[in-house]
Amino acid sequence: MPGSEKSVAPKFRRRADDRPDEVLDAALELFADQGFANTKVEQIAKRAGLSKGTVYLYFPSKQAIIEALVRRAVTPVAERALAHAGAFAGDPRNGISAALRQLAHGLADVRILAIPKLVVREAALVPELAQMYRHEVLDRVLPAIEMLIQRGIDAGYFRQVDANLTLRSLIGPILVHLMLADVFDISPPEGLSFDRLIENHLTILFDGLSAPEQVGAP
Amino acid sequence: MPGSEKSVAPKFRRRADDRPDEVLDAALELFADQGFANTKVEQIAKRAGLSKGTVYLYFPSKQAIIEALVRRAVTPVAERALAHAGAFAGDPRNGISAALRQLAHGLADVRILAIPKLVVREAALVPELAQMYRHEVLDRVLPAIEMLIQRGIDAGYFRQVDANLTLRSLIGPILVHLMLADVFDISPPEGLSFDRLIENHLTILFDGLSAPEQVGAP
DNA sequence: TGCAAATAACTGACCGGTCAGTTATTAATA
DNA sequence: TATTAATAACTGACCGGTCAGTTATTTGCA
Repeated sequence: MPGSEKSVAPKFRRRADDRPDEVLDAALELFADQGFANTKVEQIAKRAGLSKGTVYLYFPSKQAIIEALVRRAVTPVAERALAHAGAFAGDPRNGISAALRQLAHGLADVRILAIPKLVVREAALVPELAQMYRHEVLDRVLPAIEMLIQRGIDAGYFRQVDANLTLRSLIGPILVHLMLADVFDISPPEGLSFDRLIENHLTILFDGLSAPEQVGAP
Repeated sequence: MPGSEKSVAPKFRRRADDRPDEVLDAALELFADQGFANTKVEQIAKRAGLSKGTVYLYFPSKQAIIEALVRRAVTPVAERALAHAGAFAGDPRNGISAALRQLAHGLADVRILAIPKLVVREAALVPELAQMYRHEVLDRVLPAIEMLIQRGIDAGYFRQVDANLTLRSLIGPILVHLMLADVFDISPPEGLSFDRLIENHLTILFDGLSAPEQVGAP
């Protein structure tokens, strides 16, 4: 019989400091697979175990929810990424490999990937999202990687390429890999493995696609 | 005085075989910068010089518009792309370079780029879009490029890489380049030039990032 | 301790605006 | 005049946001 135990489920959870987070968690899942416009506030409320009105106790508007969502996810990213990037001395290939692997590893986590996906999808409608993501994530992470490349060039490890453009050659494949799989359901025959992608990519990146001199080219 | 000329602007344009196309043109522009959900049918109508009701003479629903839109844009792509890709014999580097340049050139055109952007944004909501785009474009273009790579490997021009994964290394940078510029307004200091990106990328792709043996590495 | 009074957390019915889709009517053409 | 193209007015569902009221929890006081 339900209710026969004592203190089964507290109806109210007082001093709800963590209510906002619960709302954001619920909203993230819904936004992620329905988009912002198609998610009703009442859905968010229900999934968070609340009523619609209560949501408005914590957030002034629906848009405020998505903004808070991104802000929460995005702020801690910066520190972590930067800390790692700076740590590598010597051959910058190691640093770049590590950075790439870490990036791929992070984005393999659905909960993390959901945020940039959301930002990209809703950027045109809510420019604040793109701005925030750029400021908090991209403007910190990208220059860090670019500096790694530049350092490699200056130290004579790399050829004289444009570091900023090379950055794109570096991270691009991860993006396509994700987009093909996620949006179009296209994976490599052997399955979607980031590790294999990264290793293959690093091979090409550092040593090129062309065969070493001896083999077969005329 | 407006209206003083004779037959200035015909109020009605009868027997409009090209009306559907005009509606699609209008819808594309609006969808592209407001998204599907935020575009009202009446906006589309107004931009096409029509009234809302007339739109429903040609399309049964709003969703039918976006589907027709993508279908129209997507169908002719296949032939063109395939024709070019098959044409290259000899060193497959030429074929790949050409394919990449052509791809980049095409996507530099805003009218063309608008379609995949739209598809990606609305894919979750209207899976038919993603399906159609995949079937008509990706499933034809990607294998063609992959075959180019595989041919290069078999003929001994390229090292023994995974062609399917390498495909991603190949086209990835174009995607990031576009996304950074378009969504986040991040361009290289010297300006968004696809040509420079492609040349830089091809350098790395074929010959690698690492410096040739002599220069500086210990 | 027991018992109000006070307040914090929460609810759900409701309002107003919006918008996809429909229909009654008018204009053009043959 | 008959037919078709086009319109403008209309409808009804839907949804973000509000608010008067309810329920749980805490506080003050005896």
